[in-house]
Amino acid sequence: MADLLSVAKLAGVSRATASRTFATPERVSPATRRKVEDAATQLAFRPNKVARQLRARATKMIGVMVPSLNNPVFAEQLHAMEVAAREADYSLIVTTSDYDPSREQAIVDEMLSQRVDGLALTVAIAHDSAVLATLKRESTPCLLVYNPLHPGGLPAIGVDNRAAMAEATRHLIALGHRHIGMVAGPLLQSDRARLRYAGYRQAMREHGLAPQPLIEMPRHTQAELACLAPLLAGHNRLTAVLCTNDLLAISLIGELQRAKFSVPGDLSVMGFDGIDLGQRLYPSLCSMEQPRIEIGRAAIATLLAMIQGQSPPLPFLPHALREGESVGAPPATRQALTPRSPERNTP
Amino acid sequence: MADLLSVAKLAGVSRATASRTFATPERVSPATRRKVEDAATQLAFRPNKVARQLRARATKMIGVMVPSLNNPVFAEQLHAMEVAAREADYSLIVTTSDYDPSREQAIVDEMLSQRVDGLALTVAIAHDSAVLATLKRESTPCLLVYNPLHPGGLPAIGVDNRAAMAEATRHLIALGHRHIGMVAGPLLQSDRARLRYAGYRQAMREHGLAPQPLIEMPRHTQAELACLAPLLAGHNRLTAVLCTNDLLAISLIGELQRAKFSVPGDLSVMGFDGIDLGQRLYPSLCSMEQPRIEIGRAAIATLLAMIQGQSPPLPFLPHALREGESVGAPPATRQALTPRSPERNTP
DNA sequence: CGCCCTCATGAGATCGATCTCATCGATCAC
DNA sequence: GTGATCGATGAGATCGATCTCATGAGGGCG
Repeated sequence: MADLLSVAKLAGVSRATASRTFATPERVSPATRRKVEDAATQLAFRPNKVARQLRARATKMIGVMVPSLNNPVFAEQLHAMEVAAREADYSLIVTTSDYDPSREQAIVDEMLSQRVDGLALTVAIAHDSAVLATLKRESTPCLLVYNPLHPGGLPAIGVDNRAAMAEATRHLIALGHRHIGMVAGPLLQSDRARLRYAGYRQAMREHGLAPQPLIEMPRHTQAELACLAPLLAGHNRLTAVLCTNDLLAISLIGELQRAKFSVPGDLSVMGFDGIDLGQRLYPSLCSMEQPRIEIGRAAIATLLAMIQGQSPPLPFLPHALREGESVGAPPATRQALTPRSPERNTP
Repeated sequence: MADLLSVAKLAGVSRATASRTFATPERVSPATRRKVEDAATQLAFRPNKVARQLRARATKMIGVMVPSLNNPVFAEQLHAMEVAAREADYSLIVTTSDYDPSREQAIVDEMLSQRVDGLALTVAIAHDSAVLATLKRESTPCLLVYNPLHPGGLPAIGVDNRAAMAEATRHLIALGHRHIGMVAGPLLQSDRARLRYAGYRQAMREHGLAPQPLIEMPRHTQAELACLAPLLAGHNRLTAVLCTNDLLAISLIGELQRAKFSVPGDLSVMGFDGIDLGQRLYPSLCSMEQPRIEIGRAAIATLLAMIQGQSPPLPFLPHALREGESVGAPPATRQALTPRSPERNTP
C-alpha cells in the first residue's frame, strides 16, 4: 500500500535516500537510515517489485510449462525447481499444457509478455514444435526439460531416453525373458516415448530377439487390460512388459492382479521414471529412474547461467536402474529344471 | 524487445494511438490501425505486461502456496487451479513451504511484494499461524485452502474434515469393525489431521467404542510397519485402520502385503483424500474423497470474486465416500457363522 | 587559508504502457 | 454560413523504484 515516496516524506528525505536505505544501507548515514526505517515500519512499507522489475528490465521470474501436474514425475521435478529457484531468489510462474500445441503457444506468448527471465519447457514433440521455432528468434533464454535436444539449437536437459530404455530391456533379457512387449499411451504422442521405443527395439535386436509391435493404451497413464490380454496366452505369450511411464505400469499391475494374474509370476512389469511411490507398493515397481530432483535442480541452475550469458554444457543426466519386486525371472526359467520347453508346456 | 514507442515511430503515430490499436481497436481508424499492426509485426512487438501491471496497479497474478507438490492431493488441486486461473486470464506464482513457518512467512512477504492480486494458501496450522495474523492487516485478498476457517476471519475452502472422518469411521463400523485404529504422520502437524482424529474419536464414541490412541508414523506420507505390528496380534487386535492421507494408506498396504498380511483379509485399510491413483491399485484404495478439482476451481473462483470486492459464501465442499477393495468385513464377521466369538477364537 | 576529496543527499530522468484531456478537422443541423 | 458534435489523434502525466549526476557540507593537508 504505502510506497517509497510516502516513506521518504514521513522520514523527511528524498525518494533517492529512502531507496538507498534499503538497497545500499552503508551509503546512508545511520541517523537517516534510522528515520527511514522507522517510517517504513510505521507505514508497513512493502517495496513494489513490479516497479523494480520495470526499471531493472528483469523480473527474477522463470516460466515453467509442464504437460500436467497429475503425473508425479512432473510434480516432483517442479518441486525441485521451486526450491532451487527460491534459493536463487527467483519465482516460478507455473502452467500446464496437457500437450496441447495451441495451449503451448498461448502459454509461451503469455510468459514472454510477462517478461520472465527464462523459460523451462517440457513439450510433446520438440523437433517439429511451432512454439520452439518461434522461440529461437527470441532473446529470452529457454531450456527444454525432459525433451531431447532440439534441432533448432535449443538446449535441453534430461536423460538419454533411448539408452535408458535399451538398458531396461537388457535387464529383462538378462533375467531370461525372451518375449518382451512394450506398453505405451496413445500414438506415442511424446518424443520421449518414441525414443524409448527405439531403445527397446535396439536392445531386442542386439540380442537377436524380435521387437514386438507397440501395445497402445487409450490413455497415457492408465492401462486397460483388454489391450494386453490376448498377448498373455498362447505359445509366444509375453513374459515381461516395459511401460513408457511408471503410472502406466502401476495401473497395469493393478489390473493384472485384479484379473488374478501374478506379477511377476505370470508377467514381469517394468516402469520408467522411478517415481517415489513405486517403491512403496507391493510388489515394488522395478523402473528405470530419471533423476527428477536433479533434473529440476540442474534445469534451474542451467537457466540461471544462461540468463547471465553463459552457455553451460548439457550432458545427459544419468539414469539408474531401480530394482523392484514387479520384475522376476520368466516362468520358463522357473520350469527350466524340467526337461520340457515352456511352449510345449502350455497347451 | 521492441516497445510501443518504436512501433509508434515506425507507424508514424503517437504512443497513445499505438496503444489504442491494441486496447480499443474500434477507436482507431482502419488505415492507422493497419499501419500500426504492420509495424508491430515487423518489429515482433510484444506488449510488456510489467509496465501494464505497474500502471494498472494490478498484476492478474495469484500467489499459491502449498506444503508440497510431491503429494498428489496438492498437485491435483494445483492443476485445477492453474486451468481455472488461465481461463480467467490470470497466472499463478507457485511456491512450496514444506510446512515450515519461516518459509511460509518469507513466501507470503515475497508474494505481497510481487503485488499478486490474491493469495491461496495452505498452511500447517491456521489458528496460530503468525503469517495469517500478518495477513489480516493486508488488503490483498487471501483464501485458505484445505485449512479450516481461521479465527481471525480469513475465509477458507475445503471439506469438513471432522465430519468426513467421522463418516469414514462409521463406514468401517457399519461393516462390523470394532477395533479400529487411526494412523497419522508425526505430531499431527497439520490442523486437518487433528480434525480428522477428532472426527474418528467422535464416531467411535457415538457407537460406544473406545477410540484408540493415535498410531504415529515417523513420516507424513510413508508408513513403517513396526509402529503398527504390535497392534495386529492378540485379543484386541485391530481389524481396520484409518489413515490421515492416501499416500500413507497406500504405503501401509504395501508394507502389510510385503509382510504377508492380507488386505483387507487381515486388516482393512482406509485412506483419506481420494487421489486418482488409489483406484488403480489392487486392492483399490477405499478412501474419503476430497473434491480436489472442485476445491482448486472453487478457490480460484472465490478469489476472483474477492478481488472484485465481493465476499462470496464459503460452505464446506462435499466429501464423498469412495468404496475400494482395501476395506472389507472384519475377520470376526467372516467367522460369525461359527458360534464362537472372535476374541475366544484367537488364542 | 584555500584546495581537493569524500560522503550524504537531492533533483530529475528512466523503464513501457495507459489514461485523461486537449486539439483539430470534418460532418451535421439550423 | 456558423456553431455544435463527433471521431481520430497527440501531448503529457502517471504508476513506483532506481540510477545518474549534481550539489553541498565537512575534513584533511599543504
